[in-house]
Amino acid sequence: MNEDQLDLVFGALADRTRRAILARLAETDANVGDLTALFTMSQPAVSKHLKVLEQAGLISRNRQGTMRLSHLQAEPLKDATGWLADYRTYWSESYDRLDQLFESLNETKLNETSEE
Amino acid sequence: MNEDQLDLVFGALADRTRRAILARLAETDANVGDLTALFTMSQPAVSKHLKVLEQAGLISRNRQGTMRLSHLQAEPLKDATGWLADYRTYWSESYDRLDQLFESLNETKLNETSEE
DNA sequence: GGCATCCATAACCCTGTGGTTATCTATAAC
DNA sequence: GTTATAGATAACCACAGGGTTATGGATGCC
Repeated sequence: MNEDQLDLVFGALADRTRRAILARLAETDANVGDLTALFTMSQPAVSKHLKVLEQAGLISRNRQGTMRLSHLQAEPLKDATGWLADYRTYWSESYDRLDQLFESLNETKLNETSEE
Repeated sequence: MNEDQLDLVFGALADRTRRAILARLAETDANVGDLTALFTMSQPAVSKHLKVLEQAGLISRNRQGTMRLSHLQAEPLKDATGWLADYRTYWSESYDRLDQLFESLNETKLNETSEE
């Protein structure tokens, strides 16, 4: 992942509305009306956020009749995590066990995947 | 970590100059002059970036004589990683082995820590 | 075709951001 | 106290970002 992509992804994540949209799309795909109903802002505002997310590669969109469904594309989040993980050795100052976070993450993941 | 903090941290990371500053500080602490020398921009511009990083909790600063040393504070990166990790199940579409990334990360980490 | 619905786009406003130059403050050295 | 150096602050500029309202375009239905 290059610097331009990191700019776009971190920039997209730097807004709580867009993070909330991603959280919603983690449940199911949604159209613009669904997403607008989650917030107190106008539909064009939500459309703008969706454009930012799309340009960051965090969602894809396809027409479904008169609607456009947004679908979560989480791969850039993986890449961003990879970038952040380069600094994990510097978290160590406050952790005896560096693996603590990743271990707990993997445990949670196993639980989740076993539900699928 | 609350939404305000995530705004600040992801916002701070959304600029390649600031990411480069963090990468530099991962090596050693540095003063403003050191950091300014890395870029083609002016010293006040770098000072602004440092203020953004400081407000995000990503660096701390303390006087050392006439200089002010910046020091990497990586804990917010850990929290941001934790947030991103909530989406790791959605990376699975393109990976047979979900653990792949985290395993490779942990292996690298072990190598690094063994060098300390 | 005509109409309704879903959404995008345009135009605008205000504020924030990333940069500049100029200047001020703080510390150290003499 | 004077001077030099490190860095912060102020004032400014251009433009991006997040919001609005108004309007236009695409699709489905009658």
